[in-house]
Amino acid sequence: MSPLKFYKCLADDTRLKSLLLLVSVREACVCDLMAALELDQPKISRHLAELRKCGIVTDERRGRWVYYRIHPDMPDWVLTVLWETNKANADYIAEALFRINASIEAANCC
Amino acid sequence: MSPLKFYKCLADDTRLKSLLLLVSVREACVCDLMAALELDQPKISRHLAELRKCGIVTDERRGRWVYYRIHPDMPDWVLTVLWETNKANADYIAEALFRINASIEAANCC
DNA sequence: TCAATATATATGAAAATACATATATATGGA
DNA sequence: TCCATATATATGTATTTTCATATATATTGA
Repeated sequence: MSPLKFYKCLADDTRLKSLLLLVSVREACVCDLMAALELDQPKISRHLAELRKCGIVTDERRGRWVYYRIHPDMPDWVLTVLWETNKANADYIAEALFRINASIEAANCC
Repeated sequence: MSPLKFYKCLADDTRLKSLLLLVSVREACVCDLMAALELDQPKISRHLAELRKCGIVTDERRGRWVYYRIHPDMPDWVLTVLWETNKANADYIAEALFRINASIEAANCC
């Protein structure tokens, strides 16, 4: 994972929040992220596709839902960066985290 | 320092390398960075100006040279991110680091 | 079982927006 | 004045967004 490629992935609000949410909740489907970030479906899907292409996340289809999580073999420095960012900027994803937990618990969609 | 703003600063080759070099060598003037990255002066200057506007670096004029360094009151998470990135990706700035050390030692310009 | 339909996600293409570069010019200090 | 650095403008290039549509799975009812 080249550092430049990695940071380009983080340099967008939707992608950064999605990644930090995945760090927090382990896995989420597209509809959870839509609910959390209050964005339309193609936008979420596009940004996740980019993260997938870069290898930062993996996807797994289960029925009609596709679940995303941080790719299991990211190097340590990447995990450290994500974790430190999350820890020090809890407010940045606070509301989104609240909403994604609601969405996951509700299990309306997934 | 908002995480999004920070990562937008890192999402460019010139800026990322400049920051990692500053982490490594403590301070450098524009001409050192020009030598290290083999780029023209306005390009270096413009990217440093952006980093300065974001608050990640400070500049200090000494005579006709302007020296840049990581801003002394960056929060810990920012320093950790830069440091971890540097540690894990030494190859990314290896040649540039070699050249900047030569430039600093030579003190041709500064 | 087999359409018909609904739901979740992905993608193509066009338009909008943001970013980076190049060149020229300006500034500030020795 | 010269040198190191900064900035303005124009232009090119990437990236993001939007809308429409495609695909894959699920469900319902004949």
